[in-house]
Amino acid sequence: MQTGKNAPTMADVAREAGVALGTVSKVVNGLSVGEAYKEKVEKAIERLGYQYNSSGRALRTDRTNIIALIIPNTINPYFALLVHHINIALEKRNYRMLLCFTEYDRNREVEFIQMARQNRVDGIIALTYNPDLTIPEDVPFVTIDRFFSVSVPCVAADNFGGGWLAANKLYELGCRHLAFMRIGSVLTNEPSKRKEGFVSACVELGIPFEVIALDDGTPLSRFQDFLTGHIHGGKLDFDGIFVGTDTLAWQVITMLRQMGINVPEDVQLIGFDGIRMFGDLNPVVSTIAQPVQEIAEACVSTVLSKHLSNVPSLICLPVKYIFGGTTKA
Amino acid sequence: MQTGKNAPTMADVAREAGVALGTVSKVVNGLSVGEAYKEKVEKAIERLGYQYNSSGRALRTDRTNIIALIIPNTINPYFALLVHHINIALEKRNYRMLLCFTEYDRNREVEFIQMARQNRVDGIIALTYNPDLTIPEDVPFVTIDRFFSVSVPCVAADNFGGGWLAANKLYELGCRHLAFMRIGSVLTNEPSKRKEGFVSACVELGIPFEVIALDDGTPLSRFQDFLTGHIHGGKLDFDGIFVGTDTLAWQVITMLRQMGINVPEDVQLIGFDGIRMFGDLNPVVSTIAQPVQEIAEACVSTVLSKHLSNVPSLICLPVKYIFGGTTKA
DNA sequence: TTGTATGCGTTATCAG
DNA sequence: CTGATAACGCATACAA
Repeated sequence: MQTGKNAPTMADVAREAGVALGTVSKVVNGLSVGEAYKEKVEKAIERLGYQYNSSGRALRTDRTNIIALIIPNTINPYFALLVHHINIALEKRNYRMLLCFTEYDRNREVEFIQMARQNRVDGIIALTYNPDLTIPEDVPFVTIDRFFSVSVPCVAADNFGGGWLAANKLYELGCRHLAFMRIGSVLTNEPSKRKEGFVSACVELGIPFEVIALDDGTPLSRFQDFLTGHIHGGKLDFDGIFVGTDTLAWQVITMLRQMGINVPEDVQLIGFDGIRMFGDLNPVVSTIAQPVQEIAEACVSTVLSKHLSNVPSLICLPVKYIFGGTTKA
Repeated sequence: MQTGKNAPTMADVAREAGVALGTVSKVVNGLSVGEAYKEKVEKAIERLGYQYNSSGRALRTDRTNIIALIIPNTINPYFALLVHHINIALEKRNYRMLLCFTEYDRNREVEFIQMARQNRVDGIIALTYNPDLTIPEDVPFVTIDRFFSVSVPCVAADNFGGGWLAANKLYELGCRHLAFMRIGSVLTNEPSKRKEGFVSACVELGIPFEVIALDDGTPLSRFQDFLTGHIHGGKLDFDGIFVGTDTLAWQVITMLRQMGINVPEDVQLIGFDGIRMFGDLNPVVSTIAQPVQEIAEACVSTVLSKHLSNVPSLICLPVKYIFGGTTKA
């Protein structure tokens, strides 16, 4: 029962069982073998505690059954959820996950792609921000939330629809003057469309709205300034806010509380993502929830699909509104 | 620039550079080679876009530079944080992480260990609950929060000290009648000592205390019953609660609110773990924080240490109290 | 059906 | 210091 330095090999098993090496291989891989042989081999495997060596197998077959997932981190609850569901989808198909955290670092994004190729992973799923990222063409590659080209499938929630839904929901709940707040990468990606959907809906509805979109790294106090700048006569100008992410929504709520403005009485608020407290308790805020499980499934089934060529280049999945206490019921 | 089906090999590079295969290997591995040769090889590598094949290397060297991390999930923010820091510690040492989520499933725990061995990982770090888990002896193995035997190093926070600190802190903040609440696996592991530390401190301090410890799977309503059962004259019997985890602490607070009991005015509350909102914002509750980064470092440096034999069998790291709004300042 | 032999890409040994 | 060659563990084409 050794695996470390000198683990038993198929040759050892063959010797122990008194059969040929090829026969052992067949048994291990479930190919048809005479019943008596099969039994002998299985006994020998059991006795020696044989485990196949995946390096040897990979070298021979050019397949590793490993998919690399490149993502900023697992600290952000939305990413944590995504990692979770992608892992489930992979496990179901007997694939392993090689996890790479970029921490939003452009160099790491590049290095991890290189590393994944060195490890001959069978595919890469990536959520990245590097504007100059080059997608290798020789390994199945699927992106999340960011469209590169028609030859690189991108999976994303319906961000435009989500922004539109948020505005309409707020309107439906009685709001007549809205605001959109977000902070994020300067990069134009799928989540950028949240704002477009929101604006489009406001125009459609014919209601006034404000927009503040800060670049990553801007101090949050700018939001504070924005809010205080929109107080007249002790009252906030708007009665509904759509915030780019649940995380930011939470921070905005904290600001509002400190300013003595009540949520949802004075102003209703909708976030985006669908984060839950501790991953599985109640929603943190009222929100437009991403279909994380479907996104994960789409990523995995796409990256593993044999013929990447006839796969859609943009897979856009529906979002839905979820009540989380920051809107009127 | 191919990696997929027929990526360039060292042989290709050698041919392209007009040198021998062995020379290429030396250049790739940074061994000393004549300057002219080195240059020729590097040029050829550049031209062909050569990436070494880690399966070939692993087969030859018996090292993969991969560590398997076995953990329930990444949804729980504490686990997410742990995964995060372990990954950082591994990356610093040029190791990759093969992440295995068990979802608290005993069979998965066993299967993942087997899988890790098939992949010939250089070590395993595991946070498990299976009472019958067999630790393989041929691969460096480090456990978190659970002691198996002196030959299997275990890394954990000072759980006993944490329980003791919680009780003392509550006392210091004016509490004179405490309670301890927890829910968790029936398994006796390091976190079990939180209660022991707490009880020991209460006895030392000479103050009355209650304890409710539920097995995993028990409905949370039992806590509700416990709390209502301890209300007399509209007032809770105790003025300080120590809860086994921050997650549960949050749920207890929700119950208390619904019962019209104010935190921290009527009852102060301390959790355990040190979870922050969205991973990096404010603490969720006042808490005994685990030194996650130190735990991660200890796991990695231990699992990678050449001579596992002379490593301590239990590495116990200090915790600290952090204010999070559920105690008096 | 079972057995044998070859090569996957790499590193390490050893002779030049 | 360089170059040829064997071996790592496995799957498979081919021969028996």
